[in-house]
Amino acid sequence: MADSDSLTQVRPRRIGADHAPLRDKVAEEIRAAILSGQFKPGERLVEDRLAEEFGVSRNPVREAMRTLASEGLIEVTARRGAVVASLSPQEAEELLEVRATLEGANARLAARRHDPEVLEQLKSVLIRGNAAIEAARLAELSDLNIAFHDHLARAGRNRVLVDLMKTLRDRSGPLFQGVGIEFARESWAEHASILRAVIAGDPELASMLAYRHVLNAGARRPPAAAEDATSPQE
Amino acid sequence: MADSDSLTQVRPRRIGADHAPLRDKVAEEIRAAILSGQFKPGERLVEDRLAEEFGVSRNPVREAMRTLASEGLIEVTARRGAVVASLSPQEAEELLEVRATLEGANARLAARRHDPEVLEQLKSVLIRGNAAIEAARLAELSDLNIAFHDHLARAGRNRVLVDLMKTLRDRSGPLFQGVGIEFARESWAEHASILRAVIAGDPELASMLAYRHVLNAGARRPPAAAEDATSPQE
DNA sequence: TTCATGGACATTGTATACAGTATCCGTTCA
DNA sequence: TGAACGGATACTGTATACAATGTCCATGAA
Repeated sequence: MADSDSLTQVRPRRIGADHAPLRDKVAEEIRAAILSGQFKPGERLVEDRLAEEFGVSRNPVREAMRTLASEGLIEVTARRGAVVASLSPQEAEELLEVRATLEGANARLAARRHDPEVLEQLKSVLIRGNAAIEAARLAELSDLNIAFHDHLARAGRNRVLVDLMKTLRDRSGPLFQGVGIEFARESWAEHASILRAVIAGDPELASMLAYRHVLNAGARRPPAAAEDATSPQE
Repeated sequence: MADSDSLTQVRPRRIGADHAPLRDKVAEEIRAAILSGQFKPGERLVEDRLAEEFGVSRNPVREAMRTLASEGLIEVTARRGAVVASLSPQEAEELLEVRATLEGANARLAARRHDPEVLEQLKSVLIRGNAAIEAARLAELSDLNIAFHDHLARAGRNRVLVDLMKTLRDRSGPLFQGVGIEFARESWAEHASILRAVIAGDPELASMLAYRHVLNAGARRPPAAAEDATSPQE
């Protein structure tokens, strides 16, 4: 594919460097499809179909699946293929506990490091979030929520922690989905508290607040509805 | 390979089911080789060579590498291949912090759950460990150390946490390598304290002790010696 | 009717082949 | 001497082919 005009367009043969291997793009696409809910929990992931859909051979697809399996986004059974992982209530609770712990640890670190620049950015995000709530712009708030957590993660300056939190967040499923404005308000207020504790340089308080923030957010969501899609999907 | 007597030995064609896919065996072997130090940090992992060594084609090897990359045991650069991951001092410290946090969280859970059966097992391991120390049987103590952490992990009853701790422990490199008896004694004494706190049902104390136990163990080791094997290996 | 049998079909597992890109090294020219 | 060029070589990326296994359904006997 994409060799349509390889004769007319000469172009100095731009040496590789920029195109990522197909396996990575494929992994990215499948991941996005799972996170967006386009691929539903329990749904089978058939290599041939995915390969055709993405216009590649099965090899990059298979490699992408190993990555996704390690991330916990899909479940692979030998010789029987892969399905989109579905969270049991048990596992959802376990995940939440771990995520809360890690977010807490990160907030603790952030409070200790106390990087003024990052704190300014966090303040800015917080203010914009307040405005978004007043105007009931929930979509924007969702972006700002991600921004807040990203900045806070950076403030902790622990890359291992950041990567782990990201993976676990993905596994936890869609974060903000049809939650009401009152939820958004509460959740955002918690952000403010966390930031205050970080700015005040109180690691234990910041940690505790971040921990509870995650648990609260989890509790406010419907109980994950571990709806196995054992019945046909299309 | 292994087709030596495929004509004499008839055998009812034992239906698959028991042999795991080659990719999994290969992943296991490479992982073991890395953890045992047989493959050293910075060493290149060439697909062809590994394939030949294991007597398989490159495909299973490549898939195994995706898994190992997700686990952080190898580092893959597009179009330039994979090398055994080498910990920078920075990353080693980050890992230690996260591991300590998770072990702490697990100890907290264990103290809350308070499962008498598991606690009995832990006590038993502890006692055997004491005996091993008295007799200066360090090899046995190493096994007992693993057993202690495994039982404790089980006591927390959080599978997500357990898996994560295992992965991070692997990434941290060889645990007990040429540490002296005095280290073993200190470390084992810390186990006793942790277990006491768990049995006493004191989650916060147990958490704190487990957290410090990991940091201490890390501090007592040589600073990870991030020796890149940029020079030829064989 | 119900359960076992068997074979067609769908899908995963593995090997092989080839294409594309990096790397190394000798050559040439300034 | 040293730096640019160019080609051989080693390796990764991707596609295709085939083997092995699981799944499903039709068939037939109890």
